[in-house]
Amino acid sequence: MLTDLLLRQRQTIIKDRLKSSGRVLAVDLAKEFGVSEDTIRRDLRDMAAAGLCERVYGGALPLAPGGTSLTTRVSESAGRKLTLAHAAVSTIREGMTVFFDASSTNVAIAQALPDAIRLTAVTNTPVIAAALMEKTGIEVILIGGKIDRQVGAAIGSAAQREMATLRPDLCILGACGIDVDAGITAFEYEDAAFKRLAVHQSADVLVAVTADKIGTSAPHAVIPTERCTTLVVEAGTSIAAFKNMGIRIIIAKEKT
Amino acid sequence: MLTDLLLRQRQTIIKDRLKSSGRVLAVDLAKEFGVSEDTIRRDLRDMAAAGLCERVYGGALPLAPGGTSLTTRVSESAGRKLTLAHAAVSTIREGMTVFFDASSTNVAIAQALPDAIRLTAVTNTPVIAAALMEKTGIEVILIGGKIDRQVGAAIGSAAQREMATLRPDLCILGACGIDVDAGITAFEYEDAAFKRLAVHQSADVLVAVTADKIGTSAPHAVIPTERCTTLVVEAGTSIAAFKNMGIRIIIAKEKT
DNA sequence: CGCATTTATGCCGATTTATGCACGATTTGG
DNA sequence: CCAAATCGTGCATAAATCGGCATAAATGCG
Repeated sequence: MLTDLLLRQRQTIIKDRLKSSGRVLAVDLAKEFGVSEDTIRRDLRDMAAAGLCERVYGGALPLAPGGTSLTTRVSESAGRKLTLAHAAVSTIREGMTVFFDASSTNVAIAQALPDAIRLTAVTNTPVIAAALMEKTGIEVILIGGKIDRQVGAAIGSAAQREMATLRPDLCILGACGIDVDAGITAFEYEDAAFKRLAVHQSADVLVAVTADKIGTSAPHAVIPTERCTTLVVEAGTSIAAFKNMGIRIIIAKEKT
Repeated sequence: MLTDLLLRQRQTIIKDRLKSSGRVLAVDLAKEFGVSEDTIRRDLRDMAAAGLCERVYGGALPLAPGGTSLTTRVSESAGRKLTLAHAAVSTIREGMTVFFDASSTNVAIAQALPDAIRLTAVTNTPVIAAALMEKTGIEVILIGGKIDRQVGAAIGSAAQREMATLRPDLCILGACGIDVDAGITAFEYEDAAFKRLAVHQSADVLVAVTADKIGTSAPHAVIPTERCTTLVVEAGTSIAAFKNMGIRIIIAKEKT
């Protein structure tokens, strides 16, 4: 497909403008290029879809370089993650050993655990460890190593060495994307490698994802979807593609 | 009507303001951004719902991540710890490898580090690791192991094995008590053992304590006071007893 | 070349969003 | 216990967004 020259020029200039000014307004851009605001909005929509900027009311903002940090992601769509978290928690039984992978949804799950539940929790993510320490009945095992700032967890060789000595009953896996064909995917190579190991060591695998992850895929494959034991999704999500795969699917319903 | 600041930018600025000032007032923000107080209140309400701050009458306060027993201690006499923290930070130079021991004062020190400082940080404390991850220039090494809920950090044999492989330039040690005779002491046996190892591995040792710790002692000895390289205390503390021991003493003065 | 198809764009109407204002309820400080 | 400050809610408005449709130019193909 050939892209129109003017369009490409516009988007390139918008990209520069975003970097230098830190923000762009649809009105200004429309005036500057002599096109309608609708056109600009379409540009911004495309660029946002391509991961080049973040749309906001009135214009767009540059995307935090290299994706957003874990603590930032935690606060995004917190309500929906809480819904998922409660559903996921209901599948956890006393006495289990559970591995918590690095993921903003998993932070919510850790926080949503009942205070007195007795279990052994393993994690490579400081933020999750801090949340788990709150609960009086949980024995927390921390996996150390060099921390990857993107992922927000220890995922290098040292961490893998420690992970290899553990055999959790359940791996609560974070996913950057989940797709019938591509399976579960991650943004970073090393992260994918660690996740693969965590899954390999665990008896069961649970994945909880918000609707926007479904049907998308990130660059690095983790595991095929069938390897999941349980899939937790929001109510109203189209999950027809995942039926009849032998996966237990839990639909989390928002509660008032 | 002229589209002024975009909502998102406002909230981002408010977030920064919360981190640096420790609190924000709705009236001030309204004036500063040129919007009504209602709008600010709505912003704060959203941010509180997203877990980014805690609403209080007249404005909002920053929310400590989690709220563990350790973070509870963090919020106690937060102002004085911040004073100590700034003084302690001034002794840290670029390129160093620094170990952060488990301690509420050390959480404050980690948070007070300049955003772009380039150094390698080692810690066995998830809460501190989470704080360090926010700083762009820091390489964070996490020490894993079974977490002691009292202490809020990994201090067992596995953690000690990892600690033994590191040789930090500086150990920022937390103290439950400091006394001329008893030296530095801790409440827990295992904690004292780990602290001893951390000190042994490090070239220099820095201790920052609030006034209430001085002259008191806890059950388990860590190190004699002379082993400290630097001691950071609040202004107005009686530190006569520690003079002439060859220790560098820094008196932290409150700043406006 | 002629014609179907795609693509970029503009325009219109319906909907959503951000914001301000008014009013009654609630909290705070003395 | 009162006055002042602050809060929450409902309503109004203007701006921004989205989706569909039309147009015109560019493109592809026989």
